[in-house]
Parts: sequence; C-alpha cells; structure tokens
Amino acid sequence: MRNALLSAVFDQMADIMEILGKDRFRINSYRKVARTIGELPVDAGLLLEEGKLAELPGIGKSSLAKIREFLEGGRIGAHEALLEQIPTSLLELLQIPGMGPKGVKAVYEGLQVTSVADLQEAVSDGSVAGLPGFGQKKAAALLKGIEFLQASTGRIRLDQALEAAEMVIAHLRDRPDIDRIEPAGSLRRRAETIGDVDILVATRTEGSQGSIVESFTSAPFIERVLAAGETKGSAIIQTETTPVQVDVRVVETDSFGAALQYFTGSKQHNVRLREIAVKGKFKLNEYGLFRGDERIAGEAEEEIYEKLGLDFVAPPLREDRGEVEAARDHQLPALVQIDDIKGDLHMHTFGSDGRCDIEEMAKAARALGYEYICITDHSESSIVANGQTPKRLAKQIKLIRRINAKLEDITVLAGAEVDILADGSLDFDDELLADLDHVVASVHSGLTSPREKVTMRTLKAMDNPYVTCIGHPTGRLLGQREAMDLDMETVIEQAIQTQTALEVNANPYRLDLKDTHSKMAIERGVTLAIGTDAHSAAGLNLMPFGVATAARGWATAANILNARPLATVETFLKAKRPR
DNA sequence: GCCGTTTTCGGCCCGACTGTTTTCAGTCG
Repeated sequence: MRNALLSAVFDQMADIMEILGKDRFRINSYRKVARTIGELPVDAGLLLEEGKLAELPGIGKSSLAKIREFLEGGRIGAHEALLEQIPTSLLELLQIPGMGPKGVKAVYEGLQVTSVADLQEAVSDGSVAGLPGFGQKKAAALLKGIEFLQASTGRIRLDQALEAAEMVIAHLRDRPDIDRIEPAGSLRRRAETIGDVDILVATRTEGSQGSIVESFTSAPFIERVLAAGETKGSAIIQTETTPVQVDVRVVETDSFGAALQYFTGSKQHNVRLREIAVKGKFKLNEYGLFRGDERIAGEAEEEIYEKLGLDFVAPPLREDRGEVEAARDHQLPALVQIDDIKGDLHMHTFGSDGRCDIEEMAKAARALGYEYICITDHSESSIVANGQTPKRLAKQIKLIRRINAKLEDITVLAGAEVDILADGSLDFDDELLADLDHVVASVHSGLTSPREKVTMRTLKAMDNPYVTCIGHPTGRLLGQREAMDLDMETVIEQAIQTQTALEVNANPYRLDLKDTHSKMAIERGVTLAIGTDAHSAAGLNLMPFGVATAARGWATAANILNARPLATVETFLKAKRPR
C-alpha cells in the first residue's frame, strides 16, 4: 500500500526539518499528516479521488497538494529539496537512543559525522566528548545507544511485553509500601506491538519512591540500567525471548489515576485531553487535573474524564481516532470483553498440525466457560501443516460427531481451515464442505502477489456458499512477514454481500484483521469472528489478544460471531447455504 | 502547516531525567 510509503516521506521531511532547526509547530503538522496517512485503513489515493482526504484532521491545503503530487508522480518536490540539504545517512543517527536532531546537527557540523560508523569512530577517538554540549558521559551513552540499536529487534509483540510486565510486577508486588501496580502505555492500550513497557506504581509511604525505583533497577533480571531517578527507573530486562526496555514510574497514591491516564497515552489522545483542559481553564498533568492551584481530580482515572465533560474512555480506544468526540457526545461503544466470548471457532488438533486431540481441546474450552468450539484442521495442500486429505477429514467429521454426543456442557462443531488456492478455488469440493458446520478459508501461499490477485482470491472464496469465515485475512506475521496487499474496501463489501464473517485472529503474531481494519469492517456492518487459531489447549488462552484487537476496532459484543449463543451462531453459519 | 461556540491571526501539551552546566538544553515519552 502506498500509505506506508507516503507516511514515511512526511515523517522524513519532519526529521530533516528538525535537524535543520525549522519551526517546531510546522514540523508537528508534518508528523500529524504522517500519522493520519499511516493509520488510514484504505488507500489514500482512493480517498483523494473521492475528495475525502481534505476532510481528515490535520490535512490542509499544503499537505493535500504534496499528497496529490506523490500519488500522481511518486515524488514530492519539497521532500527532494529537503533531502538535498543534508546527507541522507544522517537520518540513521536519529535512531540512536540519546541522539536527537540537535545532537545530529552538532556532530555533523562540528565533526563532519554523517553515519553511524562515523559516529562510532568519533566517540572512540574522543572528538565527540570535546564538542560543546557533549562530554565523556554523553559520548559513552551514545556508544551504548549504538550497541542497543544494533542488537535491538525493534518493537516487540504483545505477548512478549506482557511477559516482561509480569516479571517486573511479580518482583515488586510484595513490597508493603506499594499500594497499586499496573502496566500503562501501549501495553495497557493493547496496541499490536509495543516499544517499551511502562509500569506504574503507587505508594503512600513517604520517601519510599526512590527505594522502589532502586528495587526495580537492582532486580536479578535487569540487564542494563538506562536511568534511575527518584520517581523513574528505566532499564533493559531479559525475558525468555527478547530484551525489553521497561520504565517504572512511582507516584503517590492520590495521583495514581492522573498518572495512569497520563502514562497510558496515547500521546495523541493525551494532547487532545490537555487541549480540552486548557479550554476549560484547567491544567492536566500526571499529578492531576488542576483549577489554578487546586487539584480537582487525580486519585481515580474516571474523575479526570468526568471533570473534563467526557465519558470514560477505555484504554484500547485511546488513539485519537474519534474517541474524544464520541466521549463528549456520549456515543462510545460498549466494547466487547473477554467475558462476552462464548466459544472459539478456529483451532487445530492432531488431525493436522495441532498438539492435542479433540477431547483435550474441548475440555480446555469448557474450563474457559465456553458453550461451543469448532475444530478447523488444515486442508490437503497445506503440506507442511500436515493438512488433511478429504478422506481424513470425512473420518474426522464422524469422530467429532461421536465425541460431541459424548460430551456434556459443550458443543463441538466440525469445521476446516481450507486453503484458498492460487486461482481462488478451494482445496475441498463443495460436497465435502457441505458436511461441515463452519469453513474458515485462508490464504497461505502467494501472499506477495499483486493486489488484484490476492483480492480476487479472497473475493472468490467468499462466493462459495459453504465458506463462513475468512481466516487471518491479510496473512501478516508481525515482525516477520508483511500483510497481503488486499483491497480491504472491496473485501469488506463482499463480506457483507455474501454474509461471510471476517476473522480477527487472536494470535499475537497475527492480530489479523488489525484494529483499524476491524473498525472499518464494523462500521460497514460486517460480523467478525475472533479465533485463537490454537494449536494446543494452551493456545486457547490467546483469546484476550483478539478481543483487545477487536475492541481497539470499536467492536461491541453484537459485532462478534462467537459472542453469540450457539443457536444464533448456527443460524449465521447456515445463512448463505442453498436451501 | 493547521485551525477557529472567545480567533482568518496567533496560538499550537507537559514534566522527568541526564549531562553539561552555573541556570539550562536536549531527549524522551
């Protein structure tokens, strides 16, 4: 999609202007355009044609002209003019922790440093430490920063972030001087990937803040301490799978709510709130909401919103994607929650590449309080996943029926995850599919094909009267594989026309549909199915990641197929079949 | 560069930590 590229160009223009020392408000507006375009669930070119691009907040006349220039000619003159003013390699330096635009400018102008390698050398020979504003410590910190950058894998997945948070919380929890301890930041908002993990701690014990920070920075799992002050500690910790940066902030209990609000973000959401505060002659910071010197809210997060005239905004919505206006107008959705989920319609067993049998999955699902599950093993052409032949599937269907008759308190549906082949046809014929209760159709190969091709395959699969859901629609694997270039508008339209559900795959590698696509689908009236794609009984526990992603797409329980009782689900699954 | 139930001009969110400094700039979130 061109959006990502266009967004990167605006960000790069902002980066260059920062190094050049241009007006920061102007830079901010470029950043805002970059973010708006980057988050669009549909192609910017489409919106441009429809004349809707200029309606987006933060996109004015000048930005619109640049966007048009890019979409029509693949370039922006202003961007190229900026690029001519500095060596492009300088932009890499901005990635180094501790290196900002001013620092980049200083090493460039003072030492002719233009790359990370140059900087490393300049630190080693002592010349960086001699620059005005720099010194020995700063130089040493930069070297560490370069090492970190080179070792880091970038953003981490939700499950990895959760693991890091749990390690830190378990380490601190037993201190008697801690009243409350909770993850904040993008982890609390359940964003699809996490930069660093924020943990917020409340204490009412006088003078114990520094000691709490200290007990964090001296924990056994700490790899390197980045900063340690009276109220904030920052460190790299080693989890099972990856190093993670964790920030611990300690506040007094009576400002915990304000701090939780503040540190949960997002940054854009908070900016909106502080703007509202300023207009109402208040001041909002992490210590509370103030009118003059008087604190009028702070201990509870809910109070902050209430005093600002807003309904409480659940953390997954805090992205400045319309939630502030909706909170003001009392139009926020009642978000789907994990307790709404009544079943799981996507899982694998020994039948293909799962590691448990049908009964084990059913019992684990029952322990989760589910009414029903559906077994959806792979189809024949998924050879690496030990996909089932038609014969094996026919046998499995009988087995499922037998087990279902035996089990109490839970219904096991028979299904399959059927490959969508290169021409859009399916791996099983209709006769076999007709024997199933639920058919998840998924693309597993040729994900890098052009937009027309991957879209055609998906649309054609939905035309099949037995396909009840499209599994992990874009096929992305976070940090590993790009999403297919699906024409999501058309896919969503087809999902409505054919009464096919779209999956929100709950696996933290996938989260597919992602939040913005889920939102778009829900706005058009598509039914979503949150599936874990579990390959073992433990995999069923991934459901909360899917629920959070759907909630980030503004989903209510009514939008979610598997939040409905079994009878209603069965009606949906039969709706498109020939009668 | 964007934007307007106080504005088409004059604003545009807030504080902690660090290191280099004698009062603060840069970076980060």
